[in-house]
Amino acid sequence: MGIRFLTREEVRDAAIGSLGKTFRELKDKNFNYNNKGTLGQLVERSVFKFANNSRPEPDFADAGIELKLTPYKINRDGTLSAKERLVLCLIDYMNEYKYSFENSCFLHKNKSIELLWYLYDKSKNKLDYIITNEMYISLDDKEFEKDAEIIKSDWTFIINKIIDGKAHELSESDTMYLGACPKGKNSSDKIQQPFNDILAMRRAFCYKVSYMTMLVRKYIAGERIEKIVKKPLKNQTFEEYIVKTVKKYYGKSESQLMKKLRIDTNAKNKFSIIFARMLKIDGDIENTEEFLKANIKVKTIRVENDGKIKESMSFPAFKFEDIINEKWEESYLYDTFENTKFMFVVFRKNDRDEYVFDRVKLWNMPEEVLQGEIKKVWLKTKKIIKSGKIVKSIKNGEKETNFPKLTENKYCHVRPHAKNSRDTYILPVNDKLTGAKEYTKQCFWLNNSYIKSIIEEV
DNA sequence: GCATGATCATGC
DNA sequence: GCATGATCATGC
Repeated sequence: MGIRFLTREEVRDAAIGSLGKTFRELKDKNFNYNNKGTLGQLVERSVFKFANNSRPEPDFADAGIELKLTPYKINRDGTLSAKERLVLCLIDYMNEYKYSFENSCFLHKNKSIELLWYLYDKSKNKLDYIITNEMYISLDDKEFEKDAEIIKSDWTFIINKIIDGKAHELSESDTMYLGACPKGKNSSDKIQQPFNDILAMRRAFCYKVSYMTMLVRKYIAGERIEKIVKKPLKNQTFEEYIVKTVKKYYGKSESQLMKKLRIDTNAKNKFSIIFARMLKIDGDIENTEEFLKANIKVKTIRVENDGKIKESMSFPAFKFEDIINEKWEESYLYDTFENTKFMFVVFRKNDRDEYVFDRVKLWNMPEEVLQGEIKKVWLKTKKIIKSGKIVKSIKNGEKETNFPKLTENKYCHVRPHAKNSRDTYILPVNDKLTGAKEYTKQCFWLNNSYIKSIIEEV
């Protein structure tokens, strides 16, 4: 125990005093930092003179302020991103549901956060990282009023899942800004939940990495970014707000919409432009504040006369080497579905062969699908690459592979995704049948039939 | 008509 | 030149 700062001003003065300094410069001589402790502990001890704690009280109990330290990085293209999600506090499945949001443990500890940002740099010793920015995030402040509404609805969503006995089905992508992130040693580190005997993965409340990245871009890089929601949401969710706003365009054909919204383009992404314009956004819809903070990707889906969807949905091609070197929880595929929401913008073909705006739907992959069937497909793919048994047979010069096929799995499959068949990635193990050292780029695809079932859900 | 392999189009 | 989102082509 040391000095306890009493006021917001004193906390801020100490925080500002640390700006521009490295952790090495800040380190208290008497603090034995053995490189194992966290940088957060170093700052608590050396800048704020108190021992770290994991009590339910905020760090500065008198001022009601929680102290956090978090990294950001400079990307190859010069833009900035948060490096990590901000972990706030463990979710106490057995108790948190007993409270209202206003009285929740989450809010009690995290209503006001004094946030220190340091610049991460892979090439440096971590003691040489520099604290560059200070930020005060208070959900009571006008500045964070709209975020606070969304955070409240996120918290409510998580709590309702616990009350429904579905804590084991929580996923970080369930929510917009406030996530329930994995917080155990691994996915088998599980604990009790109140309304179901199935054990659930340990999870913590966090601000998602997309939310943190948006804070970096807005407050550190000073970017100007369009906002969709201009007035308080009141008791609507973000999705309800979107649906309410675009609903008046349901049933309109592509040409009607383009005329009404004064769009004149033949670009392939015209459906995406149409959707943005419905929400009164001029630029790229994925570059709006809300879509960035919640990491929402727009996918336009075209439904045929007979209700079927012609095409499955592709994702970036994977490197064969990456797959065999990654663990499931570290894989690109897991990360994509655990952390991305999708805004499906559905167009349906009518009798006159025109695509008519049908509906929008916000979706994220259910945790049990991700940890079940999707993981299976990924593991099978990994096994095939590792054993070099990629090509199954060659007929008329066309190769058939052993990769998981559309018909094999209800949710996803593996197929080529390349410029042409000569567009390849290196194989870590040569192909047994052909001796090939490289193979046509492939990716994971979501089955068209699965997409169909998603957009048919009410 | 569908599954699977193959490829196109756009933007950076 | 390549990554990414999207779509085509062929054989069963």
